[in-house]
Amino acid sequence: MKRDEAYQRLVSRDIRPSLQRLEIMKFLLANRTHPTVEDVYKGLYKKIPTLSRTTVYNTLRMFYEKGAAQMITIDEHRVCYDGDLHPHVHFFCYNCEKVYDLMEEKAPVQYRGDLNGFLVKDSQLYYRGICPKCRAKMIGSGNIVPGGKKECLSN
Amino acid sequence: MKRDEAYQRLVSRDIRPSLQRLEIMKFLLANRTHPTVEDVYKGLYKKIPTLSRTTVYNTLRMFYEKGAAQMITIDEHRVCYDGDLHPHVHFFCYNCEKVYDLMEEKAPVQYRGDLNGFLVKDSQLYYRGICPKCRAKMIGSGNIVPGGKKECLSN
DNA sequence: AAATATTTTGAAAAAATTACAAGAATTATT
DNA sequence: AATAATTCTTGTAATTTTTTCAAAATATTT
Repeated sequence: MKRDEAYQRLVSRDIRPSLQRLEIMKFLLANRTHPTVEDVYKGLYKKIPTLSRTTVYNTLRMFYEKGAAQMITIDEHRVCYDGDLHPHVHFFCYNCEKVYDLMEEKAPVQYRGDLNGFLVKDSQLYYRGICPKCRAKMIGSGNIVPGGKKECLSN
Repeated sequence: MKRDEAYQRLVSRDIRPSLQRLEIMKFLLANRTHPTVEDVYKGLYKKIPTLSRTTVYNTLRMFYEKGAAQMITIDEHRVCYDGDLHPHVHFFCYNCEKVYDLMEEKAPVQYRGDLNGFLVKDSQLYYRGICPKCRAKMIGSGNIVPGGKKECLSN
């Protein structure tokens, strides 16, 4: 059953499966949209009204530290997380500020271990630009440029 | 001569070479240590006492947008910039929070252009972990873990 | 030199993240 | 089962980074 996937993900990494941690992991596994702390918080506080933002911060970061989630720093404004542990390329759209998976692209093998004295814990390959949806909406509107928050079109 | 490198970098990208922009670019070319906005500001305001932090923010971002610098979002706390335009791998040390170049590693070709409908403007490959210096200092101290700000050893 | 456009500045605000101490829950010990 | 010890969660306050914005300064064009 589905709940066990989250449970397994936690206990296999020596993370005690508290209610909050389980729900946060379940959210991560159910929402493959690279949610931010805020996304997770908003998505969960109807179900767990006592949930604290601090818990979400601490828990997501801890998931990353224990290898239970990927941490994505492609967006200069906020960190987001990914429950998908397979190495894959991420794409950040300047316009809608969403993070996409580029599954077709081959990610470099997730490197781990010693590399010329550097102890590598994880790796990430990022592409940045404009996503197909925004490109379509943008035709003729000019300004295809990073950081164009002002001209940001709704998705 | 040296000053012309900065000048050329700007004008070749249609960036008007104002005093501030030239100095910021010169700083970037002289300091290959992936400086943050704060680093650039502190490094320059002795020389240009009227310099504003806002100018540094705007200018560095604009350098990136115009392709005159690389923007590095490997550190979840702050953006840093790189005057080196050649594709290369960056390494972030959790402990000293410095960004290193891994020149030995082959970076994926800096992808640009259309990719399945995604318009790619730039790409970055990041490794995260513990740098050689910190590893050496850390022997026996345990806790080799991301985000360990508290145990951060000086470099 | 006057008019126009572009840059820079600085103060204030916004947004994301962290620190921390107290309370709640869980686990271990007696 | 009761108590003690540990771990986890919460919420407020503080910190840090980044952005906004309008005025002042500088440069460019007429």
